[in-house]
Amino acid sequence: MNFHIAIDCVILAYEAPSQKLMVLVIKRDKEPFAGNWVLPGGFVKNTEPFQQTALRVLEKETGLNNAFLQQLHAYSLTDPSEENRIASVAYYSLVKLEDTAPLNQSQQARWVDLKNIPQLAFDHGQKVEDAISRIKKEIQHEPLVYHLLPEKFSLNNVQSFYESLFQKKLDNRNFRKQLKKLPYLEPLAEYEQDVSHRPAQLYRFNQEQYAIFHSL
Amino acid sequence: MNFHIAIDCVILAYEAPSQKLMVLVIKRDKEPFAGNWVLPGGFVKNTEPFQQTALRVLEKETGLNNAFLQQLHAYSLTDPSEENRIASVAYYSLVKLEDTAPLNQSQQARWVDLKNIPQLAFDHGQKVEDAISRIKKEIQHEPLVYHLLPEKFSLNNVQSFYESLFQKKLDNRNFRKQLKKLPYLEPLAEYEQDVSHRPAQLYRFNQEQYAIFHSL
DNA sequence: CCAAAAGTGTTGAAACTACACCCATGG
DNA sequence: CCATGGGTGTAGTTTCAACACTTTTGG
Repeated sequence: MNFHIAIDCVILAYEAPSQKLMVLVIKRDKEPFAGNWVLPGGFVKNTEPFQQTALRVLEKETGLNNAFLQQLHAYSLTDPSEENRIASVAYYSLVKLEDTAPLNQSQQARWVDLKNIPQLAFDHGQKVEDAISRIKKEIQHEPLVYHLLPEKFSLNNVQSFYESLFQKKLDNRNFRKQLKKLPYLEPLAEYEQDVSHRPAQLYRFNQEQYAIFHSL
Repeated sequence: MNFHIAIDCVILAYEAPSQKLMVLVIKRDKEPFAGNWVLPGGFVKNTEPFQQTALRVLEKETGLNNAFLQQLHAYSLTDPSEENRIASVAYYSLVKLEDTAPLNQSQQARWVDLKNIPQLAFDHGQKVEDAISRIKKEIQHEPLVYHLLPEKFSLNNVQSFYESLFQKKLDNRNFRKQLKKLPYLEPLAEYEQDVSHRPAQLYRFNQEQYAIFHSL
């Protein structure tokens, strides 16, 4: 049995001011499902590894070539009636909104709020769900947040992100205490600007410190 | 680009008396790599879902049709020079040794100790490593041990398993205290037999209690 | 001086670590 | 009675949860 293998990407970003977690969708221009919203994707070409196909898709849609990207799952279904069946390997990517190129208008690409996703064609709705539930697990052990937050962020940005993801309120004092214990959160001598209240101190994720901390 | 998709299975079992974690390997009878040790596997047929191919492989090798089975990862490589390229989706399975059928001798199937695996062809060595590292992660949150232990087991069986997996000694009193807190470990009025020392009390994993506990 | 979000400490409860001896069985 | 592994409790330390007020800034 011969397959074509499509790579679908669940590309996620977080908009700190509005506290919205968003996924990138595009309007499909081919049949089947022309005119429907789908995840960005593409077919595996020649002998390229899956990850490379995913990187191509990611770069095409966001301009990024170094974002966090992980395999999610291989899906066999798609339409089992077709002669040359299409399997699909999904990836998920976490990107900083500030680093992305403007969206491709001809494709009608859009960031949509996770709480308000349009109907997606194929099994793409399932893939988004799977990606979120994977991230909820992984984030317990891996510092995934920092891929989504801007380079410089406040401790409350981190908290707000967790609150959006898990849809529950966290205790501000206890949350900060935990973050302050992390040796890889580097406090900067910089503060939020243009806010009409006390400006928050900014922090940065320190990759080197994390590597040391993590290897213990 | 057309692919054949092979499913490879990392089938793991634990032999409680010898405290060995083992993986099932078979001697390959086709070229390339005829005569080498490989993981059991097979090609995806017609329109069957990947999981079903994996179930077929698992049943063929062990006689089991209801063991724990999860997708591990999709691997693109294999030999990129081939015209019709072979991709592979690996699964891992955890089985109770007592439930498995005798091994297929014509295939020269063998349980080999993880600490002493022969050279495996293709990227199968990598797949075994990936499976183990996945299990080490998952077992922190999921009750995977109970798929590997016999139906009735002692608390020290559980401890020994963790010690083999993580290759480090654990404190017996503290470990037992933790297990005793789990509402889904059901103590039985039964004891080890034919041992020349104080026989250990046996326990059983209670699926219903776990479902309740887990949903909280 | 008002509004709005940032920032800060303490206390009681629970969980975790370290650690040494007696028990039940078979031979 | 010996050897072997099964089984138990306590004390000190650390982590976690709950909780309310003051600070800084812009308007």
